[in-house]
Amino acid sequence: MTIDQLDARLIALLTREPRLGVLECSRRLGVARGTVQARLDRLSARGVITGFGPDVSPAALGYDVTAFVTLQIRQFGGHDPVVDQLAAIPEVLEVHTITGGDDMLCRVVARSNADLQRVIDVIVDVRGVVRTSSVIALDTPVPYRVLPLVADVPRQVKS
Amino acid sequence: MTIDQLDARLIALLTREPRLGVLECSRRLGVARGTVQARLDRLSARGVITGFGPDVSPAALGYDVTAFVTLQIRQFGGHDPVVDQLAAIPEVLEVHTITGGDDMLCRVVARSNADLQRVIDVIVDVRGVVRTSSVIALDTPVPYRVLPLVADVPRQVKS
DNA sequence: TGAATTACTGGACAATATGCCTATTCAGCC
DNA sequence: GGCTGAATAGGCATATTGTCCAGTAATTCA
Repeated sequence: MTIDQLDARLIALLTREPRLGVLECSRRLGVARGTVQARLDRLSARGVITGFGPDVSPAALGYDVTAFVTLQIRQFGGHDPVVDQLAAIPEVLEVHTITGGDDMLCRVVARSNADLQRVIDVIVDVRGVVRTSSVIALDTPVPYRVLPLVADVPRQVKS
Repeated sequence: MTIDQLDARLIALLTREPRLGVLECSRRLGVARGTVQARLDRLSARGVITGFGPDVSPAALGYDVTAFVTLQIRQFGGHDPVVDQLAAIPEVLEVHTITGGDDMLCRVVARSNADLQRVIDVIVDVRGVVRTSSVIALDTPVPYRVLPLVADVPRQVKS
């Protein structure tokens, strides 16, 4: 899976100004409209672009506290039942299974530190969870981004 | 900051089918077009919706390995210079400063385990970084999502 | 209670974008 | 040389956008 410079420029453009239409993109990039259309279709079909969902800020909704919670789970019973229960908690935004001493890593949000305690209590109550450990994200100097990765394409191209 | 049911339904709709236009949204939601337009403007203005960027999958680009790297940094010198250097690494997708024994948590991606070693080496070379510790995300049973949080709005509404 | 403010509706308009099509050119490749 | 995939430039009917407006609830406030 590799993308070329035009793909990269298209993604970068749409990242900067996401509500642009196909026609406007083609003008900005200096290519034909059909090309942009074809590129977008191809990128979506290949799974490079998975969607154009609205990016919602939990903070703007009052969820000011972000934390990472690692879990140890009971050895028997497997991961799945635990995952299902975690997935049912709205404040759990993301769950990974991980290497190392712990078994899972969750990103959670809460309305305050006190609220975080409540959320953690809910997680601890999940059947199969043996132990949890949390760190609070005080600040996020680099918010999630993929652009540099995309912009890095030149390296993958022969030219 | 609170949103009402219509906002929540609108966000949910756009999350499911992101390329819908304003007109189509208004039809689906059974409200006037102007209402949808006004709601979207308001949600954007309030920062609840921060954008409609294309969601790019690092995995589809060949970055199959995701890891979380925690850093301890030198006490003097501050966080900023370290953050700047980390931000310059494309494979570093996210950086948080955190509570606990470590100082920062980074999400990084790489093309393989061997490539991850390379990326970690780059991070270790960052001036100010004293020590790192990594865990690899083996699987992501719950990918990042905000929808449940948004759908939870009923709780915030008097009705 | 009455007045003011705000949000939603339903409609209009010109300007623009979309989806879909075709013919042609250009590049790399067996 | 002949093939294929990709890009271009253009055309066309339809749908959508941005931007107005007037009328109508619903809320807030004095």
